[in-house]
Amino acid sequence: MSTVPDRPLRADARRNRERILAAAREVFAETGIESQMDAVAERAGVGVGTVYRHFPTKDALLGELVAERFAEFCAVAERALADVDGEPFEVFAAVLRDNAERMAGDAGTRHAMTNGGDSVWLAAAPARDLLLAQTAQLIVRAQAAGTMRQDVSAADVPQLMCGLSAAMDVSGLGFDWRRHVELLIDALRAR
Amino acid sequence: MSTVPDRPLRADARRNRERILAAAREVFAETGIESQMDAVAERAGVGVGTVYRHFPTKDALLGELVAERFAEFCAVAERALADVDGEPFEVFAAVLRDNAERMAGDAGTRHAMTNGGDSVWLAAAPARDLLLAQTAQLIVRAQAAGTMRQDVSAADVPQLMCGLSAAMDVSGLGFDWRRHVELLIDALRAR
DNA sequence: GACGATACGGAGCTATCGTTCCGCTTGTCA
DNA sequence: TGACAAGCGGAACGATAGCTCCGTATCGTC
Repeated sequence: MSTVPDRPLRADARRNRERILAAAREVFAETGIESQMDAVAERAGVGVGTVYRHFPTKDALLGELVAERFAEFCAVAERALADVDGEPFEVFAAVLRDNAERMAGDAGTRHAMTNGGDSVWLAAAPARDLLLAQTAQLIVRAQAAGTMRQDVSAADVPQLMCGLSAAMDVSGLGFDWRRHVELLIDALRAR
Repeated sequence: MSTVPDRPLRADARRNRERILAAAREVFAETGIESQMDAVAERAGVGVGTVYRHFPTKDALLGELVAERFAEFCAVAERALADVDGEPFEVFAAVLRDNAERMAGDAGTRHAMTNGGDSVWLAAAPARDLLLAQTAQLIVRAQAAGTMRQDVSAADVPQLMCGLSAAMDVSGLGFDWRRHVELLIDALRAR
C-alpha cells in the first residue's frame, strides 16, 4: 500500500510530498482526472520533476489519493460500528450519506474510480477490502434488527455507490445526488 | 439533431455513412470511447478522411450514436405506453430492464454518457427530452394504479439509470448489473 | 461517353501530455 | 564549515490521437 520509503525523507522532501498531495487533491477535485501533472506541480509550488520523484506515475499519485479517500470511508464505517445504541439500519444509512457527501466534494476520486486504470484501484485495494468487511458487519446488524432487506449483500453497496458517484458527474441539468442516496437507502430498507 | 444533409447524398456516400456508423458502434462498444478514429475508419473499410467528411469531429460521431440509442429507448417507451393491459408498474419496470440490457451491450454509449462532452449530449437532447416525457407518463400511470411510490418524479429515472450504466464499467470484480436494476426497481415500487 | 461536382484515401501536421534527464541547490552530519 | 548525498526544477523528448489537405477516383447527368 502506498509508497512508504525505507529511509526517513529529508525535511524538505517530506514537506513537498505533503504539498503535492494537497495540490493534487485540489486540482483533481476541481478539474477532474484529466488535469495535467504540470498543473499539480504548479499548484504545489514545485517543479514537475519533483512530483515524479515522489510519485513515479500519474496513476500512482491518483492511487494514493483514492487510497486516502477509502481510508476515510473505513474510518467512518469504524465509527458506525462502534455505535451500538443507534438503530442499525439508520446507522448504516448515515454511513452511506456521509460517504456520498465526501464523494460529492471530490471529483478526482470520482473520476479515478470510473476512468482510472486498474493500477489506481490497486493502491486502494486493501482499504477497499476492509471497507467491504465493515459494510458486511453493518448489514448483518441491520438485518438482525429486521430493518434491512434480508437479501442485501455487502457487494450490493459498492455497486450502488459507484453508480451514485458516477451520476454526480453526468453533465445533465439538475441532478440531485441527495435524492439519489435517499432512493438507494430506501431500496435497501426492509418493507 | 444529427447531420441531415440538404441535398441527397451520392450513392457511395450514403453507403459509406452507414458503414461508418456500423463500424463505430462495433468499435466503441468493444474498446470504449477511447478507440481511435483510425480504428473506426479501418473497420468501415474507409479512409479517415471519409469519416471526417461525414462527421466533423469525433464528438459528432459519438453524438450520433448516442442519439440513435436514445431513439431506441424512446421506441421502447412508446411500445410500453401502448400497452394498456399490463400492470402499469410492471410495464415501467420492463422498460427499465430493457434499456439496461441495451446499455449493457453498448460500452460506447455508456462511455459517451459519462465521459463525453456536452457536445455529445447536444445531439441526443431531443430524444432525451422525448424520453423524459414518456417516462413521466409511465410514472403517472403506475402512481395512479398505486403500485409506484407517489413521490417518484421523472427526473429520478435518468439519474438512477446513468448510475447503473456507469457502474457497469467499474473494473471491480463481479459487478452484477441485473441485480442493480432490480434494486432500483424496488426502490421505486410502492410499499 | 464526357464533364463537372462530389466523395475518397491516407500521409502527415499539430497539439497535448506523461515522462525523463541532468545541471544546480539544499539539507544533514561530522 | 565543508563535503556529499538527497532532492529540486523545468526544458525537452516521444508517443499518441484528432484532424487537415489535396491529388485521385467515382457518381450522376446531358
